[in-house]
Amino acid sequence: MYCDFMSESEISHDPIDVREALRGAGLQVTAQRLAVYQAVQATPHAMADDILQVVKNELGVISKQAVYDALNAMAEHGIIRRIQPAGSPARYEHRVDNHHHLVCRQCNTLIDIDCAIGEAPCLIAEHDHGYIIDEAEVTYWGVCPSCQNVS
Amino acid sequence: MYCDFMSESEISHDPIDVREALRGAGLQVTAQRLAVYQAVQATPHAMADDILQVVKNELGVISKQAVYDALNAMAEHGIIRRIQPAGSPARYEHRVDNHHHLVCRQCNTLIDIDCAIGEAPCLIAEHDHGYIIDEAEVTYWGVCPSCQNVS
DNA sequence: ATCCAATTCTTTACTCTGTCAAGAATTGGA
DNA sequence: TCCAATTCTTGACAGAGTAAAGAATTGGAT
Repeated sequence: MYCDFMSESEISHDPIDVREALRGAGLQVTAQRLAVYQAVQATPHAMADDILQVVKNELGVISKQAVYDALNAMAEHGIIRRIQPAGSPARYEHRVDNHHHLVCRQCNTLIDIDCAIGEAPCLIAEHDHGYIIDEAEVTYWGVCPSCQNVS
Repeated sequence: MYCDFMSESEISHDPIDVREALRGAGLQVTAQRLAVYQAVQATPHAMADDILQVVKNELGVISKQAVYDALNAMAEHGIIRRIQPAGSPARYEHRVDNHHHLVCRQCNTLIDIDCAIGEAPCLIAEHDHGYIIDEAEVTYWGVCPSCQNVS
């Protein structure tokens, strides 16, 4: 989905070696984490509960807490990315390059928008107020094609 | 839609006539709503529960639901604005012009960042994928001065 | 190959935001 | 002044996520 495994420009969202990434982050490699990662990869922008269901199908059993732990640990170490548009529970994605999101105000559908700049932060604030800014998160809000037809 | 009744030179955070704004939106003017608006104005980026406390001090009693109703109604009609940075409950602000936010990853402090463009959407996505985009929400993430000293 | 400490997973209970629903009270136009 | 529509109060509830403690697993050291 989203042609993530096709290397059009070879820059970013190719599948990564999760085991290696986990070890590199000082995290243990467990069946649960691998399954959670695969679920995130296979289900773009899924939320924790979706992941839980997918992984249950895969592993048979896994606890809610294990899913949250895995998601949090991997997100914290940049192996996956957590996004959370206003009004939505947290969603997860395996693309960790700097890109943005476009959300439909009506049906909440969310799609990726590539970033023209690429590297974070891709925008510079006029006045940083002394903050050390490392990311400019951009969320575009609008109405998706199918919701335009409905209304 | 955003502050259309204000002249160019005062496109900003001057106090507005809430009664008038409420009536203009077809909403009734009630003591609860006025108090909620004043609390939002007096407590920048406060969350619903903070507002509840502030208004309780003001009015003596008000229900949680009345606060939520007032916040939602006013946000829906552009009298106040709801923001919700990832990981935080909803916050409210009386500035309804197009501006952005800078959040400290450590202490979650949130400050306003003026938008150089001013009018929404201030950024254009390269590919709109058929969406009708009306807003580009920008959230800068970083570390605030005092957290820089602590670490 | 075995062992052990550290990490991770399971289970259960719980917190925190926010919503739902029904009846009482208020608002504002006729 | 009166009345219908809107809004507020009260209390129960739902969803997302966290806390804590003990069991199981991982992976490096022997």
